[in-house]
Amino acid sequence: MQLDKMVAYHKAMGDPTRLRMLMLLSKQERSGQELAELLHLSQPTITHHAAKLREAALIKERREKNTVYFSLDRYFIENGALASVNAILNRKEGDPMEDSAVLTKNETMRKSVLSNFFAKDGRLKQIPSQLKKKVIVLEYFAQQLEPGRKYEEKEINEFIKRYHEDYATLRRELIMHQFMYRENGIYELNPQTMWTSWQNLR
Amino acid sequence: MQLDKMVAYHKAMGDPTRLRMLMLLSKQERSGQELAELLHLSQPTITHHAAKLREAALIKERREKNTVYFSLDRYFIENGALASVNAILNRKEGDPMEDSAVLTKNETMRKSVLSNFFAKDGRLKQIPSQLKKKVIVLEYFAQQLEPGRKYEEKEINEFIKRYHEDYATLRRELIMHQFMYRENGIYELNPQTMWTSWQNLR
DNA sequence: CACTAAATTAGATTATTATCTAATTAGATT
DNA sequence: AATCTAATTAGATAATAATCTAATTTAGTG
Repeated sequence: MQLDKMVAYHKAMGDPTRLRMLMLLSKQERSGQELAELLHLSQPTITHHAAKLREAALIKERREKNTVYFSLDRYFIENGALASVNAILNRKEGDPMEDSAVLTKNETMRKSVLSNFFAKDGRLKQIPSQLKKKVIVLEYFAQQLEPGRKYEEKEINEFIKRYHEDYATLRRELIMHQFMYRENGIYELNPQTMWTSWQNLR
Repeated sequence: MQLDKMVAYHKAMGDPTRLRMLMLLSKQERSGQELAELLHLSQPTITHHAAKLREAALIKERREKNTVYFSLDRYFIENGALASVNAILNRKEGDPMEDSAVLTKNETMRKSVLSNFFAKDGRLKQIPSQLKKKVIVLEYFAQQLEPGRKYEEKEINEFIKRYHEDYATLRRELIMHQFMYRENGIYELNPQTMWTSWQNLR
């Protein structure tokens, strides 16, 4: 990671208001107004901080009518921290997937699948055909999504396209393996099954 | 971790000069003058930045004659990042040892030993008697020390006392298991054997 | 098209901070 | 005591950045 990216990451996090915003967003997505209210600040101030957080890629935004909803980009929050620590302690900078695994359950399998199927730039090289491996990849996607949030089909497609062009297949697989469920066009994470389906395969 | 500690941590890291200082220190300890020279800055500026880094506990200092040598506090650098990420993503804040394991080799054994033998406050509850476990603990200590740096016996004692009162035993064990070597009163990490001795026990 | 609700942009103010030079202190050595 | 070296403190300056109010823009709805 380059120095200025690291600086931007830590500057973004080095402010109490922005940290509070991130903590609020970790529970659920929020509109600008809600944040202003909860933090006792004006809307322009929220816009200001949101811009900093966006520059450091720590949040994502979606617009619904004229309301903008903010949510965390969990991957970049986690990865920024790890990449910085690695850069400073000059450890070998593993591929992104490898680094992102601050997972408490430490599955060799999981790590090797992720680092084999994802490229350095973070994209999925191919969809694994072996069931066990495919589920690991699907679970990885599910982890990037926000529990409790409702997604439009279009949003899901765009999310998946960040990783792989065949969004239709992957979207269907997410449903089939019960990482998500769909109700008249609206998608939502299925929190319970997220872990269990994977556990059963071990 | 409290909010203001998190802010201090990220503010300390959110400056290019300070990041450069940390990166320099990761290779070896440095005096204030050396840092000023290497970074093309005045000595007072270094003092200023050192103060910020010290407040966030990211560096340690030792005085020799009238020269002050700075070095990294690797533990707090790593732990600050992880504790912040955990606080934001509101994961369970595991005990410090558990958190500090951004290890690439993912040994269930290792993690469970560390989290069983270290208390929440980071201190060693007791010295494991079983060889395999003892070596894991010793390796953990060795990782906190700086490769290439020469330590006085007094310094080693003080370092160990942060974790456990019986510094004499632990210091002897570090030598016996070849994590460190001693040459007329001066202690130094033994970089080669650090990993290998542990590998052999698996 | 007029109106509304939310967000953003502009501009001003105030507080923080990075950096320097000059003065002082700390810790030896002669 | 006088001197030397490294570090710190004091004080000044210039750049950043947090926050506000007022004006503008965006995306609707009646």
